[in-house]
Amino acid sequence: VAYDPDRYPRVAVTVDVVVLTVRGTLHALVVRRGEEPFAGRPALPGGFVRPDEGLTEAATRELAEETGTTAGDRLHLEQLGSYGEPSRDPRMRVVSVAYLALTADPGAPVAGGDAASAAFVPAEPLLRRPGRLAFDHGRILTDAVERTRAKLEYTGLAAALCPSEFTVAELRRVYEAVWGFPLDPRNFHRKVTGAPSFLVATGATTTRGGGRPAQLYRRGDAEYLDPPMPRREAQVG
Amino acid sequence: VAYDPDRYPRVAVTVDVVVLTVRGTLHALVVRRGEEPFAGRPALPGGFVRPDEGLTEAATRELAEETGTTAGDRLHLEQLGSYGEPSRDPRMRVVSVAYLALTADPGAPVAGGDAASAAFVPAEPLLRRPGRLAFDHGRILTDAVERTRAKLEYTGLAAALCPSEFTVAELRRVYEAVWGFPLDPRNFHRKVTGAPSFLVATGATTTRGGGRPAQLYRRGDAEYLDPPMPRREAQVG
DNA sequence: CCAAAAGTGTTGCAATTACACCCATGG
DNA sequence: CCATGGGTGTAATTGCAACACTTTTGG
Repeated sequence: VAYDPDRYPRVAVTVDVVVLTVRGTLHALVVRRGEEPFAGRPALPGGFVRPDEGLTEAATRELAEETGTTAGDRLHLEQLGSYGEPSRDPRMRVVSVAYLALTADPGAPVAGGDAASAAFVPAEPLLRRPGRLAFDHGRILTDAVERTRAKLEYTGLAAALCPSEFTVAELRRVYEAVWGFPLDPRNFHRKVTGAPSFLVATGATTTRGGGRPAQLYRRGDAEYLDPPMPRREAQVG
Repeated sequence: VAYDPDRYPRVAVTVDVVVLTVRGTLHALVVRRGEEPFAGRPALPGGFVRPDEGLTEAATRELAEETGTTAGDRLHLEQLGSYGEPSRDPRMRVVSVAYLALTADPGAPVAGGDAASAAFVPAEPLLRRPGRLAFDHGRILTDAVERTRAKLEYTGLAAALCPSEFTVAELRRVYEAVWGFPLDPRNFHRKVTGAPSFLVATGATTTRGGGRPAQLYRRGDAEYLDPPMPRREAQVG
């Protein structure tokens, strides 16, 4: 197997990033494409990998360039998978390495860079009609959401979708938004506060949200939630 | 973002395949490299993605070419992830899409193609010293084994490491080999036979292995094992 | 005081562990 | 008839769903 670069086909390698956040419901970041193919259609932010940067590095850069999201503040970034059907881009052979990013709701509209019109839009309609997104981005989004749903079960990832300090109820609303059904607040509370090093109390309390003041927590050291959060619709009582 | 192919760096895209099987203990398929860099060192089978084939297609082809493993017969193949550090291949920029393949022990030594010396070797020593493998293949192998260990918990994947008909004890030995500790045969039996559509009895029995004849099973339709197999060392009684 | 949200106690059900025990074969 | 492995029964335990109940605020 020779490595002479001229003997092998040029393949463009890109990264595409699925950025998810919770804004009442699950939202995904999309940009509007300016050029053909798929001009005017929503797409995932992404771009070419540069010669001297790693894949994760490229994803981080694209995120900053196109959306202003800075990697530092409570952003979770992981590789999702690669998509390389020969026909996925009509112009040339492109293999895309997809990343999944989870972040707390930035509140303000995204301060963009390259793509003027980056915005968080509700994920649900896009999941129903994956064909609305350019290329195979609908499938990538579907895979990203499924990965997120699965990982909430057994990891502390939900905290990445919350501000740095949060209440148990806020954390629960993240689970409810991602999974799409309500959880029992009392059992949820017992579960997450009972798991060792899963949450650490800051000592402070807050009454944002009304009612009795709630303890504020930060994410703990525990990488996994054991036993996992059961992903099952509760009875309505 | 322009797509002019000449404006973007050539990146070679390869697939590398981690083929795992159980031969008493967990074994991985390695080939011996014929040329620099890493000449003479063990490596994962793999090669370039061709212009008109998809990634999974390329993995299937490499598997057949280099190892004679034909995709048809009870082979599980899934994408593992992509590895693209700029320095991972000293000659040029190579992004590798890694695949995980699980197969029943073929028994006979691998009837190879390109790589003369493809062989299953025990995985344990390679996991202890990942640096023995060429490039970053040690890390890829580590990731593949971790993925396999995790997936046995909640899927029917273990059956891919068994012949098409197998006994409950044979299935258990797969779990024990992959996880590296013994399971209680009685509770294991109840669990896998109790899960609906996880296994289907063929009606036939076998006495290979001695003792009372054991029922033969085929893998059922159920994709997931629910509740999962607990991955915890049992008490020794 | 009342509504709303946080948080605790308790009970019954379901799954699991650990092990005693029985079954069917080959030598 | 005994060693070997296959397979079933069962009691103590654990974990959880469901929900009653108490606490603490704002209006």
